[in-house]
Amino acid sequence: MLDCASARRACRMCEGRLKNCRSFSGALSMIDLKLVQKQPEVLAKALADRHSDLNVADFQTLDGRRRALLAEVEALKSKRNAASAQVAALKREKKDATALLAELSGLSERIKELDGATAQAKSDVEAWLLRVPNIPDASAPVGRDETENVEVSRWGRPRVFDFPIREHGELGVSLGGLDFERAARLTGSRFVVSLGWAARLERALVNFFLDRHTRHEDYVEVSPPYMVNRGTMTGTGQLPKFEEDLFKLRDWEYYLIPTAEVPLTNLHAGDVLDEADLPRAYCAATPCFRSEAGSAGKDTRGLIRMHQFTKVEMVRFAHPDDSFNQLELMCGHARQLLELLELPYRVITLCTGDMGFGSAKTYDLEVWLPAQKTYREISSCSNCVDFQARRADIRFKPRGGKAAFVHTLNGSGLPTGRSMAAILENGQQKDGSVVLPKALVPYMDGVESIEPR
RNA sequence: GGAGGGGUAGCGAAGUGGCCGUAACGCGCUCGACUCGAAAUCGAGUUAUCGGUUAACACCCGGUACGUGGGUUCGAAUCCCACCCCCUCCGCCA
Repeated sequence: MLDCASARRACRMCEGRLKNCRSFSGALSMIDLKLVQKQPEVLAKALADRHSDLNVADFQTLDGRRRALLAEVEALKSKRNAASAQVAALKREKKDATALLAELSGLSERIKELDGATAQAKSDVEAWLLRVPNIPDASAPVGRDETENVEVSRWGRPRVFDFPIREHGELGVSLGGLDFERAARLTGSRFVVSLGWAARLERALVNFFLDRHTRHEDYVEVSPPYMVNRGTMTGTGQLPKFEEDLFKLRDWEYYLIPTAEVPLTNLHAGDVLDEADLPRAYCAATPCFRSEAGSAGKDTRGLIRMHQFTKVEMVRFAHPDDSFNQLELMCGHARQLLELLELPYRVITLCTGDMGFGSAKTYDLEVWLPAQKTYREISSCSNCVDFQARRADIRFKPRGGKAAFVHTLNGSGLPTGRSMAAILENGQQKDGSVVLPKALVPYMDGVESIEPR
């Protein structure tokens, strides 16, 4: 079912270098090179809107140098090719070619030098381009940070409690399901051990989410590798810029996935899909590993910010003309899960300053956490348009037309930890028990509530 | 870990130093013929990318690409070295 271009796939395995085989063959495919060259103001605006510190003038310097070197070396190569053809002609006619050969003697050496300089110049341009974030879609609100995100809608009404409410971590511990202390002993901070009902609830959530995606929607369930190579991480945009956010194996160029988006989107790296195959949808439940560099002191209690958590992820490959429809569709899939779990939430559109690196437009779903008296992110649904498709070389071929980049989308649907947090806090009762959402009861062998010990 | 085979256009596949990369041949796709229409058949066409040029991803000129990197050579898909991936067999471990 997943027919892949093995040749291109193999190329991507030459890890660890920006100068990989695709770039060496001439393709500079991150942000659209032509766009940057011909409409630098578009990129400049995008960078400004994102508050990026990259400067388009730096690109122009690097690219100018690359082009100048290229022109020089190509002229020499042209000369060499013409002369070589003459040599061939002379030899065929059994004539003497030594004079010509002598003339060419130094040429290849000079070309080799220039080739080296050109390759360096190209990889400089590439390194710059690889750090350029995606250009926000026009419908993404311009803004500085999370305070300028735009609320789209709300669903459900936060419950009014007539007793002192507890936060989910404390509830989970006191009900005997969560053990942060043992996890800290086993590993360290930002890990948790789930026991009994909590472990069961996590499995129930995974199964419930996957069942919805595969039985009611069009997602194909996948069980991907949890560690991937450098090329794969680069394809979805985690590398080269966000290395510090990732866990990396010590003796291998392998990284633990921070989200199943990485293996799922790269499932089609190097492929040319049939236009009729679009849209294509995959989902997977995987652990996600994040170093949470730079978030010291944030969300130190509870399940909100872990080094390891389980998440069901949705990924869609879409036709460029259809991708924003697909974003609405996929976002709807995530919303429906929250509605079935009877959890109040709101939808916000992220502003340009708060969007992820690869996204052109992102909706966040924020679930109501009564103990924090606030909405907290539980799902993020993004349309990356052709950004990842360029980096990972994922194309489709229209009937009779030229291959073009697909659009990729990804969305959480949903993480188990934050879901459990919301279920515990929203479902808590005065007697210390927690009433589970009806939709989960069949997945919990009929258990309707978690009772205090 | 050992031995062998393989990686060439959207797919399959031929091609062992220049006349073979707009890459034989087949499939697919596009257009046309035939047909009331379709199938079948027949005919024609169909690589990507970079630079220059340009209003232009139109033409034209040039460069590059046969898994990746390097070497030999005036010239490499072809010869040499290293590495990656796939397949088969053996060993080892489940």
